[in-house]
Amino acid sequence: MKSIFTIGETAKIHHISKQTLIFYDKKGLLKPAYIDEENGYRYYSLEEFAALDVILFLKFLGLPLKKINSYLTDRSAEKSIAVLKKQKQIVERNMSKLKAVRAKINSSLSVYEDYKDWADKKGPFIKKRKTQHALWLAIEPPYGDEQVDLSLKQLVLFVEQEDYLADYSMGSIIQKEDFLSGSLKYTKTFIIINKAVSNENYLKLPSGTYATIYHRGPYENIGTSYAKLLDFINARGYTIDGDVKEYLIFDVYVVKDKRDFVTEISVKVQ
Amino acid sequence: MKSIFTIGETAKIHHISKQTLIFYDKKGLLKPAYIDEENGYRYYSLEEFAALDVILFLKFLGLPLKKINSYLTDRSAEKSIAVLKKQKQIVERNMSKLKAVRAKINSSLSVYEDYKDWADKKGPFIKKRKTQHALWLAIEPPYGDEQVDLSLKQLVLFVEQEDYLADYSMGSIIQKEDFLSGSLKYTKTFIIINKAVSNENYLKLPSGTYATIYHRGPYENIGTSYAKLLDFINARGYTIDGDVKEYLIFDVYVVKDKRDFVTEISVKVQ
DNA sequence: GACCCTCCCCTTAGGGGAGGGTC
DNA sequence: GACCCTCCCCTTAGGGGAGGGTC
Repeated sequence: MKSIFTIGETAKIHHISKQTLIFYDKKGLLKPAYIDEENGYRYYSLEEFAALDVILFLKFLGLPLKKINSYLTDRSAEKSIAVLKKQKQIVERNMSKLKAVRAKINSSLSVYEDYKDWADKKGPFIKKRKTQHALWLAIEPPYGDEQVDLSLKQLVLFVEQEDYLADYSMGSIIQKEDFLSGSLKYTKTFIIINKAVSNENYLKLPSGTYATIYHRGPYENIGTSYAKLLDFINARGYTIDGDVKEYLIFDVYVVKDKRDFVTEISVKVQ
Repeated sequence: MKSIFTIGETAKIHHISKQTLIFYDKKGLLKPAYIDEENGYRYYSLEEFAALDVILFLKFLGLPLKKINSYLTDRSAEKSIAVLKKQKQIVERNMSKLKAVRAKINSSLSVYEDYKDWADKKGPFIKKRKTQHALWLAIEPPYGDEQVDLSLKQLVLFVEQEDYLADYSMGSIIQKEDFLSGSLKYTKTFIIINKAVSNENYLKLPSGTYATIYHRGPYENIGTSYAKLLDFINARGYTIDGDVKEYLIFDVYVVKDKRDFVTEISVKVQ
């Protein structure tokens, strides 16, 4: 290894591009050891290599170039420690954010994976459910789509604010009596949250056996799936234990074509 | 909650700025439900809220707007799952990078913290050291600063390439005989690495008792610190066990003024 | 032939106004 | 008075050339 290097050599050794070095030169972050006055060629020596090491290390830590520059021009042991400690905090914060992102991805994926396990079921079937926590909101008459959307939006806003959003699992509720009488009256919406909370709108979805059907296609036809589910429950001699929940699995968030919508209808039975 | 919203209301509800909504409008990412033809005012409805939720969720996952746009215009269950899985990978990769950054920050900080514990020591003292792993490189005559810098640079490049850089702890070595005769001949450089490796230049720094002195100030005067260390060893009747290592604690990377340099000189004794 | 130079335009995701009209 | 509009300029850290000279 010699002790004077062209811009190309310097770039290669440090695994950066020539443009980067030109850019650092312009910004005053790293000037070459000397510039050939004839042709403007930049030449670097070991002294610049040391500075470049510092720059690349701090860049690796996530420091913006301006801060690197101010550190370089006025560095001290105290500053160095301060920079490291501050970047450590930033790293920790980014780590927590990434963990939250990962958690959301995983819970969204698990909703889809769960659906896949049952995707071949054309008709109603029995499904075991674990306990889930939810918040509910009453729907105003006339209990139409507009009202359902509005209250779902309010639920999402509320749980995002309170930071206990689980996985964007949500849906609407038809009361047992309405279900039995064949009426599709949505009186409540709900959203799954990640823990039990002390809120008057808290709703515990108990573990147990659920009669379930996946409705595939537009909402307009959902009545037929409700009818099939009721027939299934009656034929098997089950007793209904609670209101009927309708979960959005593949909704407007996920698929574009209404024919690809998937809605899960589920009610606890004994 | 009503069902038609101005840009300001929409922004507030979703914790974003008005500019962001104007920007999304321009980019075709999210058009308002309608625009007042008279004055150009933008109005949003629940449908746009749903789309905005998707946008903000995907943005939270780290997706660039272009990909969000292409997802929105052509979404499906498969695409949704594919996006989630891909973002999961990216998240995992970012997590590992952050872990590496954190590890480097911590080991750099620990070097400084360790120095702080002994910073009040003006003269030589005894220090216990744990086992450390290093790579060494021979220095060519005339064993000057230039040669030392060159070989340190080569060590850094090599260990960065092999990805077993520990904490940028490095320095140079004076052989026992030269130390005893008062000669400051640096025949090797070394760099601490994070594990033992099978390389002919691997050097194990054994745990044990080390006679140590911190030299503060420019390198030019380092001879006096070596002399003090030798006097200390002789006065206490220790036997020297191995070569002398000189560690850069606060060097040109950390402090600007040569008078603030700190170098640790350490040799194993019995 | 490989290397270096100086322009110059382009990218992401908006932020911050100025200047003027509107609920 | 608070809100909305359309420009228009600015930011980070370079990437990708074009056009021309150099080791």
